[in-house]
Parts: sequence; C-alpha cells; structure tokens
Amino acid sequence: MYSDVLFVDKNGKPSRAVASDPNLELSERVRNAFNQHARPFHDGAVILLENDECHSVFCVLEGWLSLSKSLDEGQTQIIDFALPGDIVDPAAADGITSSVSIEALTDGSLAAMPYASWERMTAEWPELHRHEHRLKGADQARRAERMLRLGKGTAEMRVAYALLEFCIRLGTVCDGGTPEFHIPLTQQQLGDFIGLSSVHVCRTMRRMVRNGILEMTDHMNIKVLDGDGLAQLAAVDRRALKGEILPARA
Amino acid sequence: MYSDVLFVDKNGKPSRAVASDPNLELSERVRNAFNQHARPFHDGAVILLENDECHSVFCVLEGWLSLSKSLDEGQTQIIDFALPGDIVDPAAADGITSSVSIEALTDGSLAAMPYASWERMTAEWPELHRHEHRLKGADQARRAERMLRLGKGTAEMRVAYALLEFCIRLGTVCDGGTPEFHIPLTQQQLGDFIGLSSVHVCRTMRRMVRNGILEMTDHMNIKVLDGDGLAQLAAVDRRALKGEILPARA
DNA sequence: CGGGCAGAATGATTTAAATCAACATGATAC
DNA sequence: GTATCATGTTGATTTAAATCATTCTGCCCG
Repeated sequence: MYSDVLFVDKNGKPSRAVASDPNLELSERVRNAFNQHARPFHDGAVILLENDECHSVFCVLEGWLSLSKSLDEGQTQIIDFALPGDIVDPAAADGITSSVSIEALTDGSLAAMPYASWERMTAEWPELHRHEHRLKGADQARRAERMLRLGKGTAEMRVAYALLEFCIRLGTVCDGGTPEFHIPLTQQQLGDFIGLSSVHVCRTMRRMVRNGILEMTDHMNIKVLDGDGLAQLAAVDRRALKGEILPARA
Repeated sequence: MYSDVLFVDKNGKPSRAVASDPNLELSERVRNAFNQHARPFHDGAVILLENDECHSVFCVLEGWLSLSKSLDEGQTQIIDFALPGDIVDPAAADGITSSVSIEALTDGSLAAMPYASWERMTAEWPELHRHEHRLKGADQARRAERMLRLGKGTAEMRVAYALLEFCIRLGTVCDGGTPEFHIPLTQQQLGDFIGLSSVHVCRTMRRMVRNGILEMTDHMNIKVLDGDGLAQLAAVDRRALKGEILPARA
C-alpha cells in the first residue's frame, strides 16, 4: 500500500524525504508556473513511449518516474529515475523524438511544459536556467557512474552503488547515523536498473544483509547499518559523490 | 601512423568525414569565437582528469577525444567519444567537478571556453544555444542506446551497435553503398567502450568478418559489407537511429 | 475462509564472457 | 638486421551471472 506515498520509514510515517520539497529553493513565481502545468499521474501509468513524439519538458513535482528503453525481445533497461524536483527533457537530437519511455512508479504529479513555454521560462528566469544546468550536471554524473559499473563492476558493486545513489538522492542523512528509506521498486526493476537478473539482485542483497551491511523489511524498506562498508563495496567516496549528483542547495 | 590524421580510406586518402566540417552550419561569428579559444592537442594527451576542477566548455574542432571513468583497480569505462563539432561540458552537479576524464585519441584541436564566455556566447547567439541543445539531445540518445546494450545486450549486439554508431556519426553513407571508415581505437579501447574484454571484441569482430558482415584491414579500417545484417545484430532501425543521434543539419 | 497471484528466496544447472596462455604481426628503436 | 614492444589472434579453462525450477510469503478478492 505504498502506491500513494513516496517514502515511508519503518513505522509507516512519511520520511523527511517527502517532507522537504526539492523545489523549495526556487522562487515562488517559478513554482507557480510549474503548478499551472501540473497534472497528476498514477502508479504504473505510461507517461510517454520511447520513439514517440514529445513536445514538453517535464518537472516531477511528486512521486517517482522511471526512464527506460527496451529491446524487441522485451528486455528493459532503466536508464534513470526521476524524483521530485527533477527535470526531464527526453528529446533526442531531432528535438522531437523521445529517447526513452517514461513510466510512473508511484502516484504523484508532474508539470508538463511545452517547449515554447519552457524556453520562455528559462530565458526569463535565470535562476531556473541555472537550476536546470545543475540538474543536467547531476544527471550526467549519475549516469556516468552507473555506466562505469554497468560495464566494469561486479554485481555487488552495482547494487551497492545503486543503494548509495538512492540514499543520497533521497536526502536521507548518509554520514553518521543509520540512513533508512524506501524505494518503490521490485527486485526485477532494480535489476533492470543495474543490469542484473532479479534472482541475482535478491542473492546479492541477501548477502549484504547477512554481512551486516543492510537491514531489509517489508518490500524494499532499507536500513543502511554500515555506510562505510557499503561505500567500499560500491567503490565510491560518499562525500565526493554527494557533491557530484546532488544539485547544491542555495 | 594514423596519429595525425583523423580518418583515412583504404587508399590512405582523407575520407569525406574529415573533409566536411561539422561546424560549418554555424555562422562565421560563432566559428570565429571558437577559433579564438582554439588550442591543439596530441594523441594520448590528457586534457582533464575525472574529479578535477574544470572551468570551461570544450568544443572539438578536429580529432577524437574519449570521455572515460575508471575504478581504482585500473579498469576503465569509456562513457562517450567526442568528435569534431561536439560540445563537451564535463561538469557535475556542483558546476565545477569533472564527471569524466578527457583524453585525446588522435592529434587535433579544441576550443576551451571559460564558463563565463560560454554563457555570454549562448545568451547572445540563439543559433549556438539551439545547436548546443540538439547536441545534448544526441548525446543523451546515444548514451541511452549504449546503456541499454551494456545492461541487456550480447557481445555481438554491443559491437554491432558501436560500429553503426560510428558509421552514422562519421557521416559515412550508411544506406545503400558500402560505408567504410577508420576508428582510431585499439580493440582494448573498443572493449572499454562497450564493456567487453579485448579478447572478446576480437573474437566477435572476427566472427562478423567470417559471416560476411564486415571487412577489416590494417588496424580498425572497417568496411560494412552488409549494413542490414549489422543493423539486425545491433537491434536498431538505422534510419530512426540516424535521426536520434545526428543533430539535424540546417 | 480458501484460492489465486505477485514478489521474493533459494537450490541446481547452464552459459556467455573473462581470464590465462601462447603465438603472430608489424612498427620502432638501437 | 635484430631486439623490443604494442597489438591482435586463437585455443583452453575458469567464473560470474543467467536461467530454470521450486517453495515461501503476504495480499487482495470473491
């Protein structure tokens, strides 16, 4: 019954990840503009299909989206997730064709801004332009980190990195304390994200639990017991990663 | 002895890929601005290191660059290649830290434009702003296609896709006729690009040669005998891919 | 309440690709 | 000319992960 909340802690209360709005740093006029283009979506909804025409830039206001691509034989790779505050421009080089499919992983809402409006907005509001640029940098850094592990990392490294990435993006305290969060994904979907079979995702996470790195409750309610151990498995410097994939808050 | 030329055909003459300047579609004032920031680089030169500070946007004027990331144990993943006309902004979310290492694969030259200058240029010249946007779309589409195959594709699919991508990016005629081009990469580097060992790259390409899909001469001089076969192995629609990863020429 | 179902856990087997090893080729250096 | 080195080729072996198969769990629904 997580379909209509984003994150819950082990007691079922919304965690601070949902409490803080990542768009808050933006001025009211920008947020108003977003709200004027807002529309709700539901868990499982298909927002856009790969290769379809797309005429808008999206900003996630609430909920999780997945950006994915599939092969004919039905195999899917999740390219990225879009979380609240993220801006998604799926267009390929022609400016029209979407390079990914966009699907809702939870209930939520997004702002769909036609290209013309979007260009006007970014031209008019430098803060929005800067914000978009920072988010693009975060996107690029995140995807490059994942590509590195997709090409060269072990299963353990891929899982560990993905969990750390979630941990950082959700804004859960990740240095000191024991971060705890929920990800609205099945093991199959997590596998589609990091290029592993669901079976192998399961085994790998179980092993981490046995080794005292994690604790898992319900479906994908994750508590990081040993952050340093996890970072070591992921082969990342947590502090540096945070700077690279989290747009600096004003 | 390919270190100082970009592409040569089987006779050693420069191919049309080097003959046509991808920046030609830009106005003279933009090209002049690029030329004012131009500086040469040499095969093997390290332009920038992952995690270093970076204060410029780069535009490749001539030659090939690789954008890569490495694990501590020395394993490298090439995230993308930058070819003449490509714009590279390596900054992560903080706007300063580079998310990739940049190295020269051939001799060539690039324009390094400090962020301040770059922002002035894009603000002043809408054509440049549009051009940058198209290139970002191409980038995104390309990387997503590769991620899909990195996560879900066989060795054969990865190699075939990479070759098709080169074929399209180099602007060699890819429908009808037999495209032919040179890539300034070792099998090791090609493997680092598509997440395979050099040995497996070798075997896979040999098999393609045996099956009459390709012909290879010298080091990485490639002739595509059966473009349709190659596209089928890569699981792509060549026409569609072209639209997605090639910025439309005016 | 029991049946049906999606997701998860876990053992057994297969397979694609890595690794190891040996050798070939061509370029450069001495 | 010969030594050296990087690259490519090919065979043999190992290994990480996929696949197949079964059982378990909690959940929704008639």
